[in-house]
Amino acid sequence: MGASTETRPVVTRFAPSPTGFLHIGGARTALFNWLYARHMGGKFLLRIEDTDRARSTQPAIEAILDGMRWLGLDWDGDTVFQFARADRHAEVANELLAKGHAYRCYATTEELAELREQQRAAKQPLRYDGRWRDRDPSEAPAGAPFVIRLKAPREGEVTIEDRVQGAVTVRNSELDDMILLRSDGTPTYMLAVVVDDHDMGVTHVIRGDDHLNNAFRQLALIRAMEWPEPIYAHVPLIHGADGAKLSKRHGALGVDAYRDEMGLLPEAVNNYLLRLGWGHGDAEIIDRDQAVEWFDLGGIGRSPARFDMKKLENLNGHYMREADDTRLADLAAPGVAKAIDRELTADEHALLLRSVPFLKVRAKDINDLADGSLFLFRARPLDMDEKANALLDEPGKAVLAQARDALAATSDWSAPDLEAAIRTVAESAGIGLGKVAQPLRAALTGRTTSPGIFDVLALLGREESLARMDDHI
RNA sequence: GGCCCCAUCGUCUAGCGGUCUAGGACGUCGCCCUUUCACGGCGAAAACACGGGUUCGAGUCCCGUUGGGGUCACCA
Repeated sequence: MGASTETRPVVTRFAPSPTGFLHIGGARTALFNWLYARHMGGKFLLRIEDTDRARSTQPAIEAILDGMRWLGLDWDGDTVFQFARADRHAEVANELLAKGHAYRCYATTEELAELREQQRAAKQPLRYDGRWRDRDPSEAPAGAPFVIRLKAPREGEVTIEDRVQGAVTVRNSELDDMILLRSDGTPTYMLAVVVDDHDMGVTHVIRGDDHLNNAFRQLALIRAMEWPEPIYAHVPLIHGADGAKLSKRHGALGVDAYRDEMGLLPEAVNNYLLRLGWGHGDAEIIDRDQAVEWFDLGGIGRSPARFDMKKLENLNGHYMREADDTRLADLAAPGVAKAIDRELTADEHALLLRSVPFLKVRAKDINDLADGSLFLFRARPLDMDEKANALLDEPGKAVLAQARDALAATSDWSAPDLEAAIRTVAESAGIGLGKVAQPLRAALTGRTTSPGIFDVLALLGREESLARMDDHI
């Protein structure tokens, strides 16, 4: 079993159920599967577990695929839709029935609820008692609905050599006979995953450790079918900053929110997710190629990790600085357009692009970048924020006037010339450069923080710069 | 509650019996650089949950306690 699986080409899969967006935990599971497949030169498959017809939606499917593409987690082959394979699932259930590894159970939902209630009251473990396990089919109520249950072993124990959790053993007496086929003939998740993983040739099942308990039941099914056993790797779940299970409050948002609302870069999200629960020595900044080269299951930690937005932001800032200017300008443009309530002209877009080198070093995300560029596109007279206004008091205006004249006299409106002119103003007035630069910055941008003042001047151009200064003199 | 898993700075982690007076990163706090904000540089505070073992020697192995987490559906 283990040996033969070990030597087969690696096939991993990501199998989300389309009942909502691709959340951050799912994204990490997908990333680990992708990374392991690429590292091993194997295949990474995608299967949509849409057997729950009531909760599965098309928008959710779109959101998941969209999120995967954004993160660059390309999958091999066609996307498999589980619901379309219902007939095959039923076929396996019936095969199990024929072989005596499964049986029909006629217990009603109410009957089962009552059983659970009794067990709860008696402080007994909650599980199906196997009341139809050994009954003769002739005792079945004619025409009554039934489910098909797996006839799981009741004696002994099962040990899974999990690549993350290590050896985990559970007694078979702890497990009950799970339902394979519902009374309406549709397959349950337990049956569907096992059949699909087998048919798709999945060799490594890497998933959240909320599935660890399921692995034992699934193994019973695999053994009943005498199929090769996959290698399991159950990854600890991601927790919120407060240590509780990640919920909507913490950041279990769709990855689209990380992109659209937080303005993060996919390479930063990938790097962060990789380091969350996985490490390679002291390495922190790990790009895609490096990750593929280094990734291993053994490096995954066994304890749940807390989600830390601050670290993600820091990482994003790093990737912002490294990112291509054209790409950043394109990403920031929509946000700028929204803020100024109109589309950017071609010239303005070019201006935005020219400003990116100065803006990106001080932006931790795309929102910061867009926000920082706004002064370039706002109409005169500029709205001034409080601190900027305070800089333009009488003394400030006097300095601004001197600066204006010195600037107006420059022959070449370039950063070096502009700097020389302003430094001369400061020196002749016997004041520090900051005393000149700050009022100037206020007049030019309406704020107290911005890229270097000479770069701002150069970006704005002679006419616009002088006009903005004149607005305050 | 039964079963399963986990436990190093606030957070993510390095550590796979001796090189640990426990390393890195984020965050925090100083200082430097400096026209602002960032970036960058330097430095500081900050952890092996507790108790027993095993061993010449334990953060590293074993047991227990405590504390977290997961799971117990005709959901996935």
